[in-house]
Amino acid sequence: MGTTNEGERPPGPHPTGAAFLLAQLGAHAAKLFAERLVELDLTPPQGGLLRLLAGSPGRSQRELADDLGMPPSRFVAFADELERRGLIERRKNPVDRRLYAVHLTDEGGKVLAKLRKVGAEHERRMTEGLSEEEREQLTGLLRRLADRQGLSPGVHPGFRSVRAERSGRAERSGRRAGHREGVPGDGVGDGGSSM
Amino acid sequence: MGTTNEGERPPGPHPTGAAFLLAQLGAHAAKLFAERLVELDLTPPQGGLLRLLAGSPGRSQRELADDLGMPPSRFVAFADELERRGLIERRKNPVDRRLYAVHLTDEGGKVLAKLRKVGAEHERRMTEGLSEEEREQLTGLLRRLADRQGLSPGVHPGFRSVRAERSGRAERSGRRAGHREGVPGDGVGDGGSSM
DNA sequence: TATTGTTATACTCTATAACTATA
DNA sequence: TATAGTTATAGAGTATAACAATA
Repeated sequence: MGTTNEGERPPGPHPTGAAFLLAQLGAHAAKLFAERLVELDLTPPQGGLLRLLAGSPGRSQRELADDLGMPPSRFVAFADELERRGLIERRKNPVDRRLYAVHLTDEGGKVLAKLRKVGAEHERRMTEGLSEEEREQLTGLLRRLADRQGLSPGVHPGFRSVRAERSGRAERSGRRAGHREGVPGDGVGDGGSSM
Repeated sequence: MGTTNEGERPPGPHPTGAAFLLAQLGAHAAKLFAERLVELDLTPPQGGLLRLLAGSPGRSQRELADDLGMPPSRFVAFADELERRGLIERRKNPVDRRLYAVHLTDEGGKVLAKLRKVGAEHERRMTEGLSEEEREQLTGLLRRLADRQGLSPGVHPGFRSVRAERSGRAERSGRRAGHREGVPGDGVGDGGSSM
């Protein structure tokens, strides 16, 4: 095995398996997406919250924090920022006055629309070089793997290192039995809670 | 709509594109691999260094730090730990005495061998559910994407976090202990399955 | 003067644990 | 007593920059 070491590239044989490629491409995709989000002045978790609110408005901060994988204490400043920017709003729940109902504002809806556009572009950018058939082939295989690995759709534990100058991160996931809230008008281009 | 939904699964439509799946599966793969590495008392970057050293021994700390994507200042404590555990060693470069030549020790080679075994298992674990043909298909597609995205093989930037659980630091004094002249011949081939 | 290895400092980010107000 | 939201504190981890030795 030639272990000559001249250039800057990491020399020697490299891992080439699917697992490594997945990790590499996944980190790349997350990083690229985070960079695109900067245009909207959003971090991945922030984008994730907007998407979440579009899917099911009016939930409590604790629930949302759980979905985003952050402690409730951290969610406060997180939501403060977005509320200050007029993208979301807190409404007091009249029934249980301990709870807030978090909603998307009109402005938040506009930003979300842009977010989806960015997500769609990101999807194309990541799969460029593949034919339509190959793209479907790939997506199918990935979906099977994700299912096999028990990854629930919609949210994934975030990569860190996505320093888009603004803070924000997500990790950990608390899953429970499934039950969804069908809310119309949510196409969702792309963008996980933290991708 | 019911504000309080009992189910915790994020409601509403979810992103299903290849980009999202890549990020999700990539994070999952990295996390799973990191968990396996705990058995060897290694973090992903530590494993990465061992693999790097097997591929091309004797390089300078700066070079290695660059490959691992960490600032040279951080590499110092990073290497200190592995040297303390006897997995790597620093040898002074007689030609340019500013440089260290970092090498794998025999013990480090043994750990690397285990690391590769873990990597191979991880590869199987991540691709289970696919036929041999599908696995090759997937790997081929991923490799094309990685190439298209300009990702150089061997190292990826997803490294970070992953605490080393036990940290015996707080050594203010310089370590300046004797540098043992190591033995040449790190006969560790490479399989390259260490993410 | 430039570069390697190193140390020291400052800063960012985070979770943990109180504290309040409701229930 | 338990829970949602909040605040405050402390700790981990990081990069930045300064420094000494060598080129």
